[in-house]
Amino acid sequence: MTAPPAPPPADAAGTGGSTGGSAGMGGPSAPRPRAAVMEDVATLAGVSAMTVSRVLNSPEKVRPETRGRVLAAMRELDYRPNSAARVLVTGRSQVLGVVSFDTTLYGPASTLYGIERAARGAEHMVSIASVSSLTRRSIQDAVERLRSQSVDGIVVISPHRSAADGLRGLPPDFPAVVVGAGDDLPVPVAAVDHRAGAERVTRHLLSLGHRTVWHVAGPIDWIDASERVAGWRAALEAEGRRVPDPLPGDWSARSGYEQGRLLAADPEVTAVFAANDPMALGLLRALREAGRRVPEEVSVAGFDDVPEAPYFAPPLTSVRQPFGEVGRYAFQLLMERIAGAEGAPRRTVEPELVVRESTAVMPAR
Amino acid sequence: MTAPPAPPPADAAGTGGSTGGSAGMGGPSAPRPRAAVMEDVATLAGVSAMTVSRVLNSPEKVRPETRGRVLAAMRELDYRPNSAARVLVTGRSQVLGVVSFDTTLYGPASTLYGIERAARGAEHMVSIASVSSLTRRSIQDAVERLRSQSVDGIVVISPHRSAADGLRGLPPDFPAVVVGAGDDLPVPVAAVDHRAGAERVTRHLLSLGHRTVWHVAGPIDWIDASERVAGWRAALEAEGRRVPDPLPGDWSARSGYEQGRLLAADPEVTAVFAANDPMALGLLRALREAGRRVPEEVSVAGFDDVPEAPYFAPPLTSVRQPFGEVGRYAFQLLMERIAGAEGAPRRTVEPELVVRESTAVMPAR
DNA sequence: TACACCCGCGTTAGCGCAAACATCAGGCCA
DNA sequence: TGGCCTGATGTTTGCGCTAACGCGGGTGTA
Repeated sequence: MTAPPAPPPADAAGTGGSTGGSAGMGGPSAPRPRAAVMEDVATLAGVSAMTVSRVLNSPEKVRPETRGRVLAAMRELDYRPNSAARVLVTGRSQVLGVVSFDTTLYGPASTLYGIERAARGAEHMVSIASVSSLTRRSIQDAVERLRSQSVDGIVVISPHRSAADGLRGLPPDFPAVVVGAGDDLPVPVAAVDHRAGAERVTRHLLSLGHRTVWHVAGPIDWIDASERVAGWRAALEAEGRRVPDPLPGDWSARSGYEQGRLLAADPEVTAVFAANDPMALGLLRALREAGRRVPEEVSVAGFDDVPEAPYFAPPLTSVRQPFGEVGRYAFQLLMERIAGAEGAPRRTVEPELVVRESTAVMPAR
Repeated sequence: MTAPPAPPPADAAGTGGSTGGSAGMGGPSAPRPRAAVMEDVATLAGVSAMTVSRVLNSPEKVRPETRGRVLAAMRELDYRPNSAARVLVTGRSQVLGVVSFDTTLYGPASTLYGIERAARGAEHMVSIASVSSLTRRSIQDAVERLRSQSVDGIVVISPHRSAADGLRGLPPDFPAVVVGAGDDLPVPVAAVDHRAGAERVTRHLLSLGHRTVWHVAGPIDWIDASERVAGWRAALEAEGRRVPDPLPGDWSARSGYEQGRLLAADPEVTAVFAANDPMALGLLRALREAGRRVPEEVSVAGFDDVPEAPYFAPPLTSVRQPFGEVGRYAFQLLMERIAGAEGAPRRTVEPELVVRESTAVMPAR
């Protein structure tokens, strides 16, 4: 407001360039000596800015001695490249976006973790955009937010039908991959073979003598859920067994518990396959409360093999999903896509049946 | 300066500006009409680029009619602002970094989710940098990676002593907040009051008549773990009870199981407080295997209140942590810090004891 | 009518970096 | 000796955007 006491502000603000780090002419309150930029490093090292840039991007093109001087100058000034400027000129941000539903769930969280680890190894960062509802609209929003941050590509983890629709709005050459979605999409897919896993666990139960296997499914609009239903059904039909109606769940232990109360009341039920471990946990509790012993009277199996599964009561037979691998695959596919690869390959990994104590031979009548 | 050697290579490459979207003069292979930039929008709307910028950043300074034309032009060209250019000139990226240990664990994952939701509401994005080991070095690396991406600020979730050290390298004015760390740091902290939670659950067990309470702790170098130990100890000492040595765990169900086998062998043990729910689950299994009934013979309580806790066998008494709220607080603190707030406030939220069936009165001898 | 003022918009000047070209020295071969 | 390549470095330019200021015309006040 008042007249600035400084007589001639001079060109302290500098015409840019070579002012160097020495900002203070004894100014009364100029505490922060603004971060060093490439030009500062160049000046200190006695080279041009372009050489500094080369040291960063293609060191082999700079004579070792010069390179050494530049690196020393960088260290001295604590220089850190400005990524925004780099992105502006190269068009590449080295940042990937991940769209996911609830990153609190074990599956998505593990996949995200796998992606992040793979990305870290390749000098990329990961930005997240979670969606609170699985609608085409919210997925599109999330994709949009990531795009506006100029990510180089996007991984969509929500293994949900809406994910597909949400991606249709993307320009066809925008790099995107999906984790776990169906194959009706023009983008690469990294997925666990849910169908094979479900078949495997169902066959395991049948091999123990059970006449058929009941199924507590995930939400039908989740692709994982419907594929697990398909695998379970296929295994039953291959053996000519009765296929009970699958009971709908929502992945939560609570829904497993609620369906479990119904199943517990039916003496026909001797084997149940839950589409994930929390629902299996709910099932176990419902059966226990109803006085039906597991595995003596009823066998229960889950899917995911969460780290806690061995400590359930009883320890849970489950299907282990190699989430880390899926994340790695997703990352690889995305990088190939960014590098210009065409087509929509599908990379599948096999889950593994882990037999524990919650499944046993069919009780004699 | 020098005469450009090129005769006139035409202006196919464009002198920038007003070429508009119509890139093709019938070129043989020009499929993609490069994304629209501000100038294109300006031309189409018949205004200057600056006005377009204003429509984006301070719409109230543009006459509604003009604004309408500009918005229409944006829509027509599917214009999306280039964030890199904006960041370059403003110095603000609207991106926050989150450093976390294992985003697969329920606590960190939930906190991250809370932060992300809060950030989304404020038009910010979140980038993650997970660390695979909790050393000063790896934390510094993670912070460095985020900084090089020009995030506006950083939230460190690893509630670990090393997090503190990892932050000391930061320039003092770089916005950072910590979730859950001790108060010996010059940065704001958002935290659950672990000590109060542990006291509460311990008092609950004492009030049921137990002479004392055993404790399976988390890794001692985790701040959460040591605060829970402190709360448990304080509650026992306040009542003049014997304070058994805490048993070290590593948060995993397995470690809970292993300590549980030791505890189960000691008939003195009638009440155990585990520092998190997975360890409590392991405990439950160990006690069950040893034939000690819960809660009739031994009471067990956990911490976290994971969604599955009500379905354990038996349903677990636990301490619910309001992770979402912590995430929100962390975000708020960070935004205040970015806005220039000084000091290192500490915002604490109270956890809540949830009593279920795993705790009961001390058995009569 | 005169002057100050504000509103709405345009102009100019970079932000920090790398692509594309320019330059320059030295070595090689004829 | 000259021409030409090769390797190391410098110069110019512009990526897309916004801060800062400039400018014209309308409104308010005297």
